[in-house]
Parts: sequence; C-alpha cells; structure tokens
Amino acid sequence: MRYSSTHKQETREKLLDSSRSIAKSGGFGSTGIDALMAAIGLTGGAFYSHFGSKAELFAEILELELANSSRMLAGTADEGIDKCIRSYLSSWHAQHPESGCVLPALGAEIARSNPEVRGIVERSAKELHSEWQKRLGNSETAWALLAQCVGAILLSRVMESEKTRQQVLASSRHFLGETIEQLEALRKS
Amino acid sequence: MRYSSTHKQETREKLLDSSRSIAKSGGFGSTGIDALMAAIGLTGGAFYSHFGSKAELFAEILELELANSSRMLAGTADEGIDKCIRSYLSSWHAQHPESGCVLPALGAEIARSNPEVRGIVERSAKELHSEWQKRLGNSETAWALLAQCVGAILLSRVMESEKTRQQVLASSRHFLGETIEQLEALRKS
DNA sequence: GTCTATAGCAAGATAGAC
DNA sequence: GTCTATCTTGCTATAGAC
Repeated sequence: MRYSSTHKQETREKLLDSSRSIAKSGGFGSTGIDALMAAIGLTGGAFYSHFGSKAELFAEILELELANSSRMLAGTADEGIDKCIRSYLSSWHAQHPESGCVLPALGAEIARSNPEVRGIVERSAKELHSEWQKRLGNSETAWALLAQCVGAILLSRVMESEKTRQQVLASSRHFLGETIEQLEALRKS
Repeated sequence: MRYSSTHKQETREKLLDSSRSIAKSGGFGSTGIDALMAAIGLTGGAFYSHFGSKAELFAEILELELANSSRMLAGTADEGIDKCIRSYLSSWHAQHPESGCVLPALGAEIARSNPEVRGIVERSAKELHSEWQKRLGNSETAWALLAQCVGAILLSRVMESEKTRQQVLASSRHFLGETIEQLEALRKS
C-alpha cells in the first residue's frame, strides 16, 4: 500500500473533526457526503473506506460532540457552574454554532433520529446532569438549568437583530446567575 | 374555469395547514414538495400555483406558526402564565412536535435561514415577550422563561427513554413554578 | 388549478482502475 | 485509500396538455 500505517486513522480523524463543524453550522442532513469529503481535500468515493454509511458518521459525531458539550458545561472541578454558564451563554457561542454545543444546533435532527443515536445523547446528557446535580445539590434544578442554556442559545439564534440576540443571552445569564446565588445562599444557611 | 371561486384559497389553506405539521415533525428542508402535496391529495406540479418557491412556503408557515406559538404561550388574559407553561411543558407537547411549538422543532432551520424569515420570527417572539414582561413585571425573567420552555422541550425530545424525557419536563415545570411563585410573592409585598 | 413529463441538479451508495 | 464513473433516487422548478 502507498499510504502510511497511520494514514487511515488520521484521515478519519480529520473527517470527523471537519464534519462536526460543518454539520453544526449547516445541518447534518442537508450537507452531502461530497461536501464533507471536499472539506478535507478528498472526493466522495473515499468516504466509504471510513464509514459504512452517513448515519454511522452521524452517530460518531454525536459521541464526540456530547463529550465536548459536557466538558464545556461541566467545566473543571475548581471553576463554578456560574462561570461555565456565562461562557456557554456568550454571544460568541451564539454566533459560532460550528464550534459550539451540538444540542441547539442539531437537537431537532437528533430528536428525529433513531433510538441508537438518541441513546448516545441521553447517556452523555445524564452524565452532565449528574455532575451538575452534585454541584447544585438538586436534580431538578440541574435539568432546568441545562434546558435553559440550550434554549437560550437556540432562541438567540433565531433572532434577526443583534440587539435582541444579546438581550436573550443576557437575560438568561442574569436569571441563572441569581438562581445559583440563591441556591448557594440556601446551602450555606 | 372548472374550479369554484374559493377553491384556490381552500387548497392553499389545506396545504399550509398540512405542511406545518409535516415540517415540524420531519423537518422542512428534508421534506420534498411532492410529499407535501401528496399529503393533501395533489401532485407536486400544482404547488407552484400557490407558492413561488419552497422558501416562500417556509416564510408563510413560520408566520402562522409563530402566531400559534404565541397564543399557546401567552394564553388568555385570565389564565396565569404558570398554567400556560405547564401545558407547554406537557409530555403530550414533547411527544407531538407536529402540533406543537415551532421553535424546538424548527429553531435550528430558522437560525440557518435568511434574514427575512428570522425577522418574521423575531417580531413574533418579541410580541410574546412583551406580553410576558407585562405579566411578570420583568423583561429578563420573561426571556429566561421563554428560553427554558423552548430548551426543555428540545432537550426532552433528544432523550431516548421515556423516563428521562419526563424528568426533564417535570424539572422545568417545577423549577419555573417556584420561580413564578417567588415573583408573585415579591410583587404582592 | 391540476396533471404528467421532464429538465437539471444533487443526493447516498457501489464498482473497478490505480 | 482514493480516484472517477455510474446507478438509482430524490429534489426544485418549469412546460404544456386538459
């Protein structure tokens, strides 16, 4: 063979990395395999040396994405949830779906996908939830905060004017900031 | 002509009504014109007697949908926001995207659409926001609650197990219920 | 207004040359 | 492993008969 032993793995990783961004910014279903391969300098025919089908790629993308979103929202042990939320609800995040959380970008496509794909997503979402539950001391608040984060980014992105987009994000930031403050005050008392 | 004077308008309304549901449950971009027309017993060719393009249909669907979502969330003057939120965050709503709010279902497609479409959506969203602002006495809380409603339905729908879906919805219901209670207590004091 | 037929293009996937 | 070529299917949109 004319390719190095690590070539296949490298190509596969480049493809995954590139496809994740493209899918989040343009939608997965509406982006063709030719376009995904062209983005890494290859042609469509080579795709099937790496994945059995487009759906298989979707599942692998979601596995990576959810791990990434979890890291983004769970943050590190020493930084507070409030800081994670502020960075999640940033206007940079709203303006850059290609490098942001997969849920506002592809949530509806995931919802319409098969049970296997939703299983992957549910597993990761529950891990993130349990991390937040530990830190917030409350399971319901953890789900509610997650929902609000996802909803705020999505709601912000449907707006046309930059001003309204900012309002939506700032509102959720402030609202959640106060909520977390109250919770912390409650835990200390 | 062989058709009654009201026929065109009736067909157009049937098409809009049918297409709204199909788009919300299967996605707008991923549903072909033939399928939309077949759903009302016609063939694809007849579509262009009613709309100039598929994008035009999308814009009209959103106009109707947002008015509907607003009605759903704003409720009537005499019923409280808490009641609207409880019905929005019902498991029935999560399980029936075809007759539910357009934002969790098509939000990402709207975000990727043209400025005209997003303008339509923004206008309606702001109307709904101003209604909630009046009732809650707080602009930021109004946006935050809207974001959480949209996010909770979307987050619930990506889950595979019915149990987790219910947890997400119930969590937001309880969380928002308490938030509204606190706000009302605050306004009375 | 709706039909069939079709143009013109892009999709997912496969086959065989290199 | 990647290429080009191709099969089949689906798409948006148009043309012309009824």
